[in-house]
Amino acid sequence: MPELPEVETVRSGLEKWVIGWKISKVEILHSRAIRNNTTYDLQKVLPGRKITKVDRRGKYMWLLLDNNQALIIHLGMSGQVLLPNVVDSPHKHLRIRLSIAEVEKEIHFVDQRTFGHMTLDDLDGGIPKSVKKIAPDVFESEYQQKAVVEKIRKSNSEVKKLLLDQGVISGVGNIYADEALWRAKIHPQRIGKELTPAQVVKIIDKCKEVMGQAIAAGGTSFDDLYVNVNGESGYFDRSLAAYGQNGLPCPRPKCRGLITKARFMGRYSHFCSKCQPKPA
DNA sequence: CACAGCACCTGCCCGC
DNA sequence: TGCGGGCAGGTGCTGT
Repeated sequence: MPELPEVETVRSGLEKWVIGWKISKVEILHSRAIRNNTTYDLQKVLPGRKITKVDRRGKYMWLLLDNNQALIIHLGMSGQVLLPNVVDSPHKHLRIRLSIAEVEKEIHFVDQRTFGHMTLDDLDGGIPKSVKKIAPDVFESEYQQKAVVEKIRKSNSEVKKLLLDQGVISGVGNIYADEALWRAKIHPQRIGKELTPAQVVKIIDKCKEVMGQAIAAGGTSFDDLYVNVNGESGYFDRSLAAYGQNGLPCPRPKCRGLITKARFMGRYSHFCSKCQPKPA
């Protein structure tokens, strides 16, 4: 569920609190909450480690530790990182608890559907090894626009599939792909190699634009499955033009088209029937 | 290789 | 009121 803007909202919220915190204890309350490590691994390594930085690429974020390893956090569809009042009773779907005895705080990983996880990983050039397989996101200095445009323009795949491919450009999910394509007036099923360079650049610029605006709004919350580290919702849902707007008129002035919801690639897309013309 | 389909989960909402 | 089906912001595996 959370895409780059929601993950960034969590990352920046964490950063304000946890830098310098020393983990004293880790409890794994659900076996699916960790991947590629064991409870033993985490309990052996984490106690005594200080958090030195909170970093992110696309939808992956990680706590950088003072032993030069990273504790990766992926929110999946329903993951949350909360910094609760320790006296309150914990959330029903609490999966991992990190205790910080020195400041009497806890970092809670909460996840209803258990598609999210944490993983302890080694770094390679400042990025966790398992995160290196995804492409940089549009906000990173490592991001190479030219390479992304080339990849899309060489592909026989539908442009929306390419936007969702974290190996092409990371951080974009179903909401912001639909929003960017609406802003660029490109139908999601247009084929990558049939787009002009200017069209591809426009789509990517719109991805960056819409995600930047969503970060400023604290992300998109349809319900309490996405909240920041203080448990508060974001309000970008008010600014959505296409996603979830099926049946409503296209918000573009004088367009008079209807926002349509259609299923392909195993999921739904939302687009304007008029200003995002279907490929031939 | 690309790609479709489905699996992984829980909970909510809708129609009957 | 209850049950079954469909749906949800993501990822990754399988078989063709």
